[in-house]
Amino acid sequence: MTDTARGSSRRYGTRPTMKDVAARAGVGLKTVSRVVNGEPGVTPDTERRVQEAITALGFRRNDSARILRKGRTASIGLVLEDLADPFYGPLSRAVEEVARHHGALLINGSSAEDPAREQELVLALCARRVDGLVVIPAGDDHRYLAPEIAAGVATVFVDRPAGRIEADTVLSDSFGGSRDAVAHLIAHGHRRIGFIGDQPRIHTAKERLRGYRTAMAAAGLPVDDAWVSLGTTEPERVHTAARAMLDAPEPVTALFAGNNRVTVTLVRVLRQRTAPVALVGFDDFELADLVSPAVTVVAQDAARMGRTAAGLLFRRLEGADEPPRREEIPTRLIARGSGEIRPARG
Amino acid sequence: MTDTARGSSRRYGTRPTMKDVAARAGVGLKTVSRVVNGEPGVTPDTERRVQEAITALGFRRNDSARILRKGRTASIGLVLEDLADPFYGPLSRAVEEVARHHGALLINGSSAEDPAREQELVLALCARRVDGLVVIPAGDDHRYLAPEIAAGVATVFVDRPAGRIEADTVLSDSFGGSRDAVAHLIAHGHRRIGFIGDQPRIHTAKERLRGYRTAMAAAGLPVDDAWVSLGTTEPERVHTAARAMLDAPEPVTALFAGNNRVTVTLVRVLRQRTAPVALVGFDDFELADLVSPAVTVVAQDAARMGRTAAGLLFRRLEGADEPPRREEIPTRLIARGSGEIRPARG
DNA sequence: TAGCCGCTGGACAACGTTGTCACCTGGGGT
DNA sequence: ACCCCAGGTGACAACGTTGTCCAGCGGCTA
Repeated sequence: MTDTARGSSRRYGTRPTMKDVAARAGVGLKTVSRVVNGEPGVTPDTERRVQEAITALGFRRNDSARILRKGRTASIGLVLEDLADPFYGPLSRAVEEVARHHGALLINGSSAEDPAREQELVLALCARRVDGLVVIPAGDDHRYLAPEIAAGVATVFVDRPAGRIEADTVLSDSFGGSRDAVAHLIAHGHRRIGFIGDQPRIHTAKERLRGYRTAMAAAGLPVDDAWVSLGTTEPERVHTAARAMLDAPEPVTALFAGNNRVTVTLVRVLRQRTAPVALVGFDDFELADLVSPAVTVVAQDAARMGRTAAGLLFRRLEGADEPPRREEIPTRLIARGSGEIRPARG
Repeated sequence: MTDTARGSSRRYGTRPTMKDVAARAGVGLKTVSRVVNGEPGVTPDTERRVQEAITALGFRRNDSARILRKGRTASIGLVLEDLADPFYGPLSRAVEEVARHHGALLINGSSAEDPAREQELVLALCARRVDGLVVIPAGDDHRYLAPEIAAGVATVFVDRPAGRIEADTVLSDSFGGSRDAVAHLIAHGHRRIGFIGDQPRIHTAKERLRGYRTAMAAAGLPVDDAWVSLGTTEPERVHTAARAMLDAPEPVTALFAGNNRVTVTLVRVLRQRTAPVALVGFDDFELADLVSPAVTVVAQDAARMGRTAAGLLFRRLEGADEPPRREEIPTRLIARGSGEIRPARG
């Protein structure tokens, strides 16, 4: 009798199942299931025998089979733009933490700001039958998600609203934050203020631009077209845009950066110039207080956004049957100095 | 006849299966499977009928069932310390990118530097039957993983070695990097150099201390016990440790920081002091070049570590049957200025 | 002593998919 | 006219688990 022919031994790469455990413990299959799940109705003696068999065989319940049988996967998906971006680390971590409290695992993926990839990822997660999804949208049409949501996949959008679909959403107050930021610059005497932001198809970019325009209008200031530049956040582009504004015949005396990547690039640009230029950035970043001058920012609370989103998600999973909610997380202006620089001339 | 009684309609929360698609298209179950998987042997006409049924019902293959049947999950697990830490973002992203190229999803979790939580997470991932694991260990005993590895779960440890178990490992050259960093300080005239590092149970902390001691010894310099402080990376503790070294009768004239959180805290401490103190940090961080003086660091390539680890993992999954490998990723000293500060006196 | 109850344990089906195998149909060769 | 072959198609079992339901057994009461 060969080794592989014996019932109790397993080939390399195969794992013991409840059946094996049952055979070894000399009990029925269902009894093993009861022990594994801590269900009542098993004598202490039987339980001990089963436990021994489990340990001896190195049995571990196959969750795939369990999931198939039970219908719930106890996992949620998170689709964001880029895990390497410092804004998403804390957000992701916060979502994970809430998931952990609900006994769920987190599967995540980066869309790299590509709508096709976002959809591919989301659908792959749905095929895995995640119980819910937290999505930071890259695209602006999420109708492809409708059948999934109808089928019961709880879905929450974060940072940007869903496109052409109704769903729970958690945003930060891009408009208000931007308006405050620009008002701050105006209060310090600036009249010509530039705005360098993300691509206009991104919702937050549009909102921040709207905040900028609103603040300018409220102060009765005109906005020159040359003071607004939207596009990718690549340093190259930001650099070029900034130079155009700063080297114009009537240069801007202050800059408002639409997100933290832009802000950082602008810090690098400005430190190479002699004339002091004021700067306020949207979104805080780790060492904003250590560069000089320390950078004034509109801080978003990424962790809170993640927590809120995950909270909404699990409320849905627990059966909450309310219309889609939209939560807005307030921003906070942190004045550190770079926004207080006064314009060179009046 | 009620709506729910009709075969083709589904209750809210249930999803159509291949059986439903087959019934609607008037074909057999297996034919649907063939279409879904792009297997050959289906007439164009049949395929079209099936595709229509799929679209009409909003069918999406249930990967849980597929996984159960096929044995492979096309997902890998990543257990790290804290996703919110800037060191792990790029690492995680790199792992994800490689996984994506192999058609696998990434499930990840944070251990919060707690060995029990690490184990819990790893075993949960094994229960999900991930094909492989990338682990940044928090604990120092991984024998609990032996049955899993024997069962075929490819496992790679990153940043720190596995405890009491043989496995593929990707480390960065903590020892060499630290030795070079301290040599750099010595070359700039420092004789009393402090080292503030992470908790001594963490492998990299020990290695970096060893590098420090080796460099000091190589230069024939004594090391005072008061110049070495290992512990948590909380700002409080680092602050206290730094003050003790800087306010001693014979103060250190330079500091070597054991990781990026320590470095950042030390930058904050040092800028409050008048006497210039040299600083070199282990691990680069985003704005190291923007603070003044710009911070000299030993840079680790987190993305490369992630790529290497994932590469090893998938090589194993493709059947490579070699003894465990240990890859060491070199570090790079980036001199930016803070290491070139000369000691106040001789 | 018969009948009943409560408790433990097991047989069996089902979850949705894929692999195996056999069936059917039509066409071409003898 | 017969047979064979190939390609298209479907029936069925299996993956490992959990839910349902029933059987056996011991102790209790009438």
